[in-house]
Formats: sequence, C-alpha cells, structure tokens
Amino acid sequence: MTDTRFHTISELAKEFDVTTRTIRFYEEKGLIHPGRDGQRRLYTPADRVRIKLILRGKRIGLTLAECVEVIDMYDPDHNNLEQLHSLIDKVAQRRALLLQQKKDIDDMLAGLDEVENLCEQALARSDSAARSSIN
Amino acid sequence: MTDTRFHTISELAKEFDVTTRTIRFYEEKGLIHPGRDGQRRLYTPADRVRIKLILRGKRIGLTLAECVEVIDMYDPDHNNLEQLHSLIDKVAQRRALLLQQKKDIDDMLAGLDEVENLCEQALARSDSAARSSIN
DNA sequence: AATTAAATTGACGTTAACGTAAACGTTAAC
DNA sequence: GTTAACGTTTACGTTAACGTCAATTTAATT
Repeated sequence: MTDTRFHTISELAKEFDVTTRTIRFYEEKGLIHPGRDGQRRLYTPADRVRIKLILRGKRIGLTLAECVEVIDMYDPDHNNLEQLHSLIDKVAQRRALLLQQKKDIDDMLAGLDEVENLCEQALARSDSAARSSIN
Repeated sequence: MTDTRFHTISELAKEFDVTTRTIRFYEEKGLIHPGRDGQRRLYTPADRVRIKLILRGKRIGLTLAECVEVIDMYDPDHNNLEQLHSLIDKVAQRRALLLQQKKDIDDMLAGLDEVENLCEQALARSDSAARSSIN
C-alpha cells in the first residue's frame, strides 16, 4: 500500500493545472506550509485543500492576500472576543463584496443573452438572404 | 440650460470613485475615445457607459483586455458570418467562466455562513460564561 | 555506473494597472 | 491681475503574481 496521505508538488501542479513555481510561490508568501522529506516538499490533504481554496479565490478575482483573509476565517482564534467580533465584521464585508460580484455576473450574463439573440437574428437574416439568392 | 450631454473627467472620476489618471489610462489603452473641447476631454453618455462596463468587469476579476472583449460583444460586426459564429463561441465561453465564478461565489458564501455560525456559537458560549461569572 | 527525470534554491525578468511627480496651459473668482 | 482649481502631457516608479533561466541535488532506471 503506497501512502496516499501525501502529494508531491508535481501531482498537485497537474491536478490544479498550475506550475510548480506557482505552488512554491504560495509557500514563499506563507500561504501554505508543506512538510519535507529531506529536501522535497510533501503536501498533506490539508495543504491540498488550501491550494484549492486559493485557486477558487483567484477565480473570482481575489488577490492572494485576500484569499488568505478568507481562508483564515475558517480557522479563527476562538479565544478572543474582539477577534470574533472583527471576524464577524469581515464576514459581512466579504459577503457584501461577493453579492455585488454575483450581481455583476448576472448583469453580464443578461448582456450575453442579448448579444446571443442579436447574433441569431443576424444569422437568420443572412440565412433567408442565402435562400433567396438560390432562386 | 447647461448641456448635460457631456461629462468632465473629474465628474466621472468622482461618480465612479476612480482617479482621473485611471480614466486617462483607459484612453491610452484604447478602451474609450472621448471627444475634445480644445485640449480638454469631453465624455459622452456612451463613454460613461463604457467606463461603467469596464469597472463592472474589473469587479469580477476581468483584465482590461477581457473587459474590452466583453464590451465589444455588444457592438459586433454584423456583416461577417465568420465573426458572428466566433462571437457566439466567445459568448458561450464567457458564459461558462461566469457560471463557474457564480459557483465559486456561492461556495464561498456557504463557507462564510459556516464561519458566522461558528462565531455565534463561540459568542453564545462566552455569554453564558460571563453570566455564570456574575453569580 | 551512467543516464535520465524530477526537485530545489536563487536570481533576475515581465506584465498589468495604475501611482506619482514635474511642468505647463486655461479659466473662474476675487 | 493674480491666485486657486482644474486639466494636460511626459515620464519614471511600483506592486502583484508569477515566468524563466541556471546551477545543484536526489531518486529512479537501465
């Protein structure tokens, strides 16, 4: 039985379709902390999840710093009341940003619908033009 | 009656909460083409809309180049069949990206819900701890 | 043992999207 | 008529997020 609890850097790079440089860069910036087997990096499932969350954040336009912010919300300091309150505030702010983004996306999707309709109409017109040119 | 059909650069900068440098930069990059009154730039409502679309695109993480791509979809070359088909393809691709982003956002929102619940539970616990410390 | 494939560190390069500063023109107000 | 307030061009600076070598080390294969 091979130990499937760890991943190599190239496995993860392939899985997430990023370069190994990218993954090492995330470590440079302190976003992940893989262990080592001698010199080589070993990534736990937890590391894998963090990378997944980072890339999800990036897909919606977060900076790496913002990704960390969001990810850190999952692992808060439960001992400090002040921090809990500021965390709640951050959650609210982030939620507002995300809802704005959803609206932006819906607006764009609606725009794309229109564009598509215009295309279809234009195609329909050129279709009938083609048919009449046969006669 | 003052002519309200045009806007100055600072009006737009204030409205959209960007710097004038930003607006001039978009012109440098060919995203907008304001007219001139002598040396001064004059922005039409159409220019204003383009800026609005650019900023909407940016909010969901598009690059300026991608913003242009999307905006150009609204103003296609209706004369060319090939271009119409490639436009339809682009619309489909963009739609897929946007739907992925919506999913990412929904996932994050769900995550934030969880975090918020954890916060509330932690607060509830410290509340009861505080109450019992009164007795 | 020698080759090959994968990983590592270090360093410099690159692109996008503006920021910032300098130096100058214009016009509205006092 | 001069001081603000606003606008313009030119140009160099900056930050984030990697890319791209180069030089080595380690591991696996033949």
